Amino acid sequence: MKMVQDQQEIRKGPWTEQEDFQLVCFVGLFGDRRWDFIAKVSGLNRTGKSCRLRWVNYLHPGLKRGKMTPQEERLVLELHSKWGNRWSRIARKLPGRTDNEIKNYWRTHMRKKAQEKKRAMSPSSPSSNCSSSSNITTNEGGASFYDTGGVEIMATSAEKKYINGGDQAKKDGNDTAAKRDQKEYSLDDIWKDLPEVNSIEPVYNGSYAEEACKFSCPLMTPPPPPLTWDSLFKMDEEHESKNMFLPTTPSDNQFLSCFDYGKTSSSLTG
DNA sequence: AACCTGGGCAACCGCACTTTT
DNA sequence: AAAAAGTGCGGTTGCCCAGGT
Repeated sequence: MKMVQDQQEIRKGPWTEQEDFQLVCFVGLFGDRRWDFIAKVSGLNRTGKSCRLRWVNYLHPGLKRGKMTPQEERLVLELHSKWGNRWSRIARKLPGRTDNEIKNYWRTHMRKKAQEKKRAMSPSSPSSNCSSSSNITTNEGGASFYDTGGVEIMATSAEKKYINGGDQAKKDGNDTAAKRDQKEYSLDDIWKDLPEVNSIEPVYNGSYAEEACKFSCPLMTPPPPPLTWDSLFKMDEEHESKNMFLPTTPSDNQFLSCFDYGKTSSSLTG
């Protein structure tokens, strides 16, 4: 019975402004570790995985938006040549970029390169095949189409690209993101619209519970009936006592950095 | 003006790994 | 030590939009 109910309630697909808002609220309260918990208590009918993904790829403060800079492009190429498709690892070296973003970038651009290359050697020039790449990528045998270009080839073409001023950027994600923001809502708006959030205390080390009780998310839909705030915080205390997730210093506190995001993001994106 | 095509991106899926019980 | 739950990662898919025909 319960399972059927749960199945019915799980939402998929694009996130709405309200869902984003709720998620931001609850990540602020509970940290960005316990996704299953957040998914349950937030009233979002999403899976923990979905919440995490949304947070990591879109809502996380400090995320850069817009096109990759030439430096970033070069770094991606270099790191990919070292590590192959270890996107999360590569992403760690590019502050503000997500693994998903880099993965998408690589896929898009490498596909383009592959097409260009195909065209260039269309008659039949086996001498210039991409055998040089076989010792570089990590996933031999399972390479997908965008891994087949060969890193050295990639590097040179990429460098050309930089020299040419980044032709790929003509209608890049910056525009798209900006348009989307206009069309739907701006992430900045979310952060700006969180006065309650901005005013509450950091959630670290046990002081959050009381404050959190005062906090109400304006757009928040009520949590599912069985979960009262009391029970919620009881549940949370259990975890808290084990130091499972809460940041221990203000600098670690995502929520504070979230607060900063509204200010910084505009400078990041221009 | 309508349709087609490709690019870009967000989100989902399945598997692997880690942590907790 | 083993099972269960939670989390992270890489691959893939589907949607939207812009540009071309």
